[in-house]
Amino acid sequence: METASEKKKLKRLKLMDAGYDLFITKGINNTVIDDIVKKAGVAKGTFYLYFKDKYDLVNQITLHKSLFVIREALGELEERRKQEAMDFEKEILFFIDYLVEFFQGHKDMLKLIRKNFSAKLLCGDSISDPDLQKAVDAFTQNFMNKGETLQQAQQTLYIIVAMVGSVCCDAILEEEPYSLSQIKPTLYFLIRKLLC
Amino acid sequence: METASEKKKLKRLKLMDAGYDLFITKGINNTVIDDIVKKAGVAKGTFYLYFKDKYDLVNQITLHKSLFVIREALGELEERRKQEAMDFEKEILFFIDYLVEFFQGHKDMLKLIRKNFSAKLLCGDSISDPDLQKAVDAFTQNFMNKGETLQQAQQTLYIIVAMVGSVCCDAILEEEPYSLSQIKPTLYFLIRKLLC
Amino acid sequence: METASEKKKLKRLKLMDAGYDLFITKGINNTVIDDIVKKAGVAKGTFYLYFKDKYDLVNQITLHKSLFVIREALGELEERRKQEAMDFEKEILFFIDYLVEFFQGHKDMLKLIRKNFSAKLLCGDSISDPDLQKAVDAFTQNFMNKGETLQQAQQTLYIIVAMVGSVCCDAILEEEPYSLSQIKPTLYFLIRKLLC
Amino acid sequence: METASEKKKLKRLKLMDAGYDLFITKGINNTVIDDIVKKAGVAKGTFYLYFKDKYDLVNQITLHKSLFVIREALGELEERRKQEAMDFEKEILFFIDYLVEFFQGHKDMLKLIRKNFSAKLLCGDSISDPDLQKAVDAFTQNFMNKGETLQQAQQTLYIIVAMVGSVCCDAILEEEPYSLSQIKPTLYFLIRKLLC
DNA sequence: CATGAATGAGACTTCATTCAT
DNA sequence: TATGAATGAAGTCTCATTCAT
Repeated sequence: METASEKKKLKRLKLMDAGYDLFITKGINNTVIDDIVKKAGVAKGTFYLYFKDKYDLVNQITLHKSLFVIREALGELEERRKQEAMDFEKEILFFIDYLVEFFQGHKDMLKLIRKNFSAKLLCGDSISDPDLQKAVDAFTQNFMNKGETLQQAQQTLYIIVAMVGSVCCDAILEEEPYSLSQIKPTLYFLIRKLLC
Repeated sequence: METASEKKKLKRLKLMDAGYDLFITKGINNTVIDDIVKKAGVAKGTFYLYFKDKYDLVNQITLHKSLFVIREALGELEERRKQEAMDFEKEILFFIDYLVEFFQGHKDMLKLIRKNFSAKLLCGDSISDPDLQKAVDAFTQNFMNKGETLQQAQQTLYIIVAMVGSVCCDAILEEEPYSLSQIKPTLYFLIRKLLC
Repeated sequence: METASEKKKLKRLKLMDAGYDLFITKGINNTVIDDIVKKAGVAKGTFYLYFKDKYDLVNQITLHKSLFVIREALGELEERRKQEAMDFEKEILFFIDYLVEFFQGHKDMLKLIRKNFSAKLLCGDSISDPDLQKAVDAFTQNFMNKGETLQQAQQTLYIIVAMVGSVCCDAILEEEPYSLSQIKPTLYFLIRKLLC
Repeated sequence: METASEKKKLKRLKLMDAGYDLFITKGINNTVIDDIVKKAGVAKGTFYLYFKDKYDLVNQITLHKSLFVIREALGELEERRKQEAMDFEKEILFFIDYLVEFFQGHKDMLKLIRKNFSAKLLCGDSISDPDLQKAVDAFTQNFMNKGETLQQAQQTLYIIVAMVGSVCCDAILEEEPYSLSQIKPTLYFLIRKLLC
């Protein structure tokens, strides 16, 4: 029957939602399984039917939320493209800036997923989401048009994303050594240099 | 004969050494205070005479080891300079490469200090070590010679270090998405671009 | 078969019994949670399922035992009333004497509950036990028959009980400044004075 | 030499003062030896040169403060006697009321010494202070004038003090079951009854 | 007498995980 | 599948007391 399967999915989601709320509110280490099942309204044992342990839940939440944000950014980029012609540099910077600004407004979320939101999401041939894959391919193609090999192109994209991620986590979460507004001009200037 | 003050310092060091060994062997979370004091050969209460808690010890170890490594790299650079003339680009790449190769050979140490070995160690005006400060000033001066302001120069240095740190942690600790040998050429190529 | 709810109550009681035995044998401060759970035959965590901490257990035991003793005294009074006619003074003194003699024979118990077995158990309008309430009301009524207001009557009863409690704790537990047999005549003489 | 002996007494006093302040501020259980020696400005080991342990200190402080308060009350009584003729009942009630009001204004002190400020201070033949002994003798004599034996007189005094102590500790420290102002009239009324 | 670093037993509590129902 | 009572190992930290200096 369909209902049973749907109920299961619902419980899974309730646990993920409860976990997400608690993790960003109290931190991962300060959240215990009891908190999660209480908030989700299920019994303690039920948790272990759906997740191996707390860190399994963390990983699944992280993956879920990361994909959500990236898809949002790509969606916005698509919208913008319809309104004005954008060259490659403009597109990359728009995409990056969208992510950066998003996390600036969602620090709690950034704190949670930073450990797992690695640039790897955008790399390799193992990207799970087709839309995402298409977007990455488009970016990569642009690098290749400049004479890079496929691998060089992929690596360049990865390095840029890693750089932005590292610098912006510092800036947003700790405002050290520079706040986001302080570092942005130099950061974007350097990205442009890399895109030449 | 040892003075009382020397004995105290010795105990401190013994605890830090014991902690370091255990942290890199078993991981921070799997190391308990009992392990540390047993290995250091002191009583449990003694630990709390010197450190607030386990994480205080972690932080002090991290700082200690980070400074040690950076000082090593600077020392090697100094040696090299005596042997051959080096321009700015060469010096920066030598310094970076020394750190990268060092951590490649000391993965456990990298795992431990990565969280705290931030690029910040090299930034700002609050650098604690005079030798380190001098070296950073020299690097910064080179960027300023290219027409950047002091702040731009400092930020550029910070961003490069952050980029290298992020990429190399992935490469060394997880070999994902690229191993160190795979990513190095592209990484160094991009650094050179940024130094132009 | 036992129901789950009955099993829970049983565990609670086992913990209270174990705690009571240990507290009167070794004292509260010298009894540790480990002792209690070991004696009760449950796991340590189980203790915290039923009680907030050691002092929560102490309080619950105290209340439980106090009510038990008072109910005993009232029961005996009831029995006695059937055998002979008793005026108010006689009843009060019988009730008091029962408690005093009981505790003389149960010094350990007195030591445990003295801190919490306050005269308050017999006062105010918040008495939890209906039988107890009825008995108190009867006593109070007698004072009111002598022309006191309700509050005066309640306060007089409270003061007598407080006086007896204080003097007898000294006498029974420390035999200082007077032993129970030494002080009793004067104490009861003074009570009679107060009842006039 | 005199100085050495005086220095010792000074240290003793500093420790007692520090202990008293901390005990009434933080409570006995929450005060550790470290707090005391730090506040007194001596080394930890020194504490054990003067006191067996924390509870030894508590007892000595309690005795010291109790005597101080009682002497104050007797002094005030003496003053009052000079101004107006007082009969026995008036004197007893004045003395009691002075103590009660004093503790009402020094709840912290009451909390500390209640456990040890027993009526015993005023009883027996072991009173250490000569002034106190004289005053107690005078009170006792009055009871004997009414036909009581020496022991009855002493016991009556003891019982009254115990009663007042018990009731007023409840009233002042917990305001339960009655506040001081609520219970005072009935309490003093009953004392007068006992003095008849 | 005075010091204070060192001791280490032991206290309390937490919480991931299991398993009988 | 779902439950939640029970588990008990593991963990951190405290603090009275000692003793070499």
